[in-house]
Amino acid sequence: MNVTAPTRRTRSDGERSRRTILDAAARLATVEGLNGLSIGGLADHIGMSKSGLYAHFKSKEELQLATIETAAEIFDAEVMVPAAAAPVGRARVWALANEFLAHLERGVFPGGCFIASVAAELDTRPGRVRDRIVEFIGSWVGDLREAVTAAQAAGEVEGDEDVEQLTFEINAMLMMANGAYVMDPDPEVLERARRGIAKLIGPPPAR
Amino acid sequence: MNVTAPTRRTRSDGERSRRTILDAAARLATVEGLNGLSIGGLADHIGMSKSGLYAHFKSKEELQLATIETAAEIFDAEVMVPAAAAPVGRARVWALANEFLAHLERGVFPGGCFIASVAAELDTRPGRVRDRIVEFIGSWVGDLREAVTAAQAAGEVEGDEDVEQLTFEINAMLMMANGAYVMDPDPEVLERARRGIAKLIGPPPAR
DNA sequence: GAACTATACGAACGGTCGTGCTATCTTGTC
DNA sequence: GACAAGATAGCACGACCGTTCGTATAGTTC
Repeated sequence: MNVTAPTRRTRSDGERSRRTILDAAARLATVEGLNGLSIGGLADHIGMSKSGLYAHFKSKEELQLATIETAAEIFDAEVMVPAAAAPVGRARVWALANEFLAHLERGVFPGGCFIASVAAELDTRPGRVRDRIVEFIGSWVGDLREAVTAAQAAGEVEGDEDVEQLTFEINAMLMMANGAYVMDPDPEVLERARRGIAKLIGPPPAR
Repeated sequence: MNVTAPTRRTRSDGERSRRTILDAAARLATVEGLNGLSIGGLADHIGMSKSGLYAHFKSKEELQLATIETAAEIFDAEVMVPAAAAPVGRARVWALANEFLAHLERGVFPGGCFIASVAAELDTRPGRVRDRIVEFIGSWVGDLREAVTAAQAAGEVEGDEDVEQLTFEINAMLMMANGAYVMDPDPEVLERARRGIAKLIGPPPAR
């Protein structure tokens, strides 16, 4: 018996459609929310039939989970990858903060930070979607904390300050900037966040 | 012509129902969101018929606006009024922060801070509802800024620090605490916010 | 008690939601 | 070029949405 039938799993156009769908979904979700995002509305938005779109997913929950995954990839490419170019230490922490603020200003997601938009909506509804979001947030905070720890170990940040506390405070500045910037897209609030972070870990290293 | 006709405007039981509806709506909205909150669901929740409930409002938008108004009253009674008991100065700033954190811990709204819950959802959809929310936020930030200004004028807070910046940072701590506490109701995050604020304006005055 | 009216209800409306089923078109493999 | 399978569209479904309507109940004023 042949163990693996020479099955053709996907077709290139299907893969392309799936990407188009999820790319739009990730961006739309920051405006409509993950629940508010409707299959029909999303289909209209990308010029596709509702059933044709739906055929790519087993259920709406699957679509939501896939959307989160896509948003995570976008966030990774737009924020984490560029920030990884900075040398470990205080520069890396600043790179994370600045890349985050820059992706807000660039309007990568029309409703601001994807995590923040979706977290506020799902924080109280248990389920797989919420679990994935919590994990996503944990990963972001974890990366930020790791950068802070390294900066402290390198002696570039006050050594007696609790890392967890410092991470909390830096993240607070970034999240506050996100909320305020979505409400009123004034670059001044991004600058406020930078000033706040400078008070916490010192000014960004000159490059 | 008689200027004021002796019209009977409302009945006491109607007013009571309206209050019951809006009280439940304000609390439910922090979980379901203002859009996610459905007339039928709200009616079920308080054991009333959908049409009976709806008769109190001209449209869903009216219900949403009235809900915001009620939430503002609750917030005022639970946070602003108690905080107003503290003497003007740094003590007042700390009272605002602590009363805010305490109302989170008390679970006044099941989904955390009403402003934060609803703002994240409506920040991108223009309309009367959004306008009212923005106004609500402005009022909160204004009160906080006023308290900071007074504290600075009294010489109880560093005088060379920009008030707007300081308000931004304090508010960031409180909002971050809200988001984190809703995700994971661990009082530790409230303490983190307090520590963060202490770094900004100094420790709370002993009482 | 009569007249009036605020309040509440049940039923129904047009619309949209998520979700299946089925047919047609398109693509990749032989 | 045939053939199988993936991709898309059309259609229909039950449930729920906000909203309206007619009507029964009950509080207020005379």
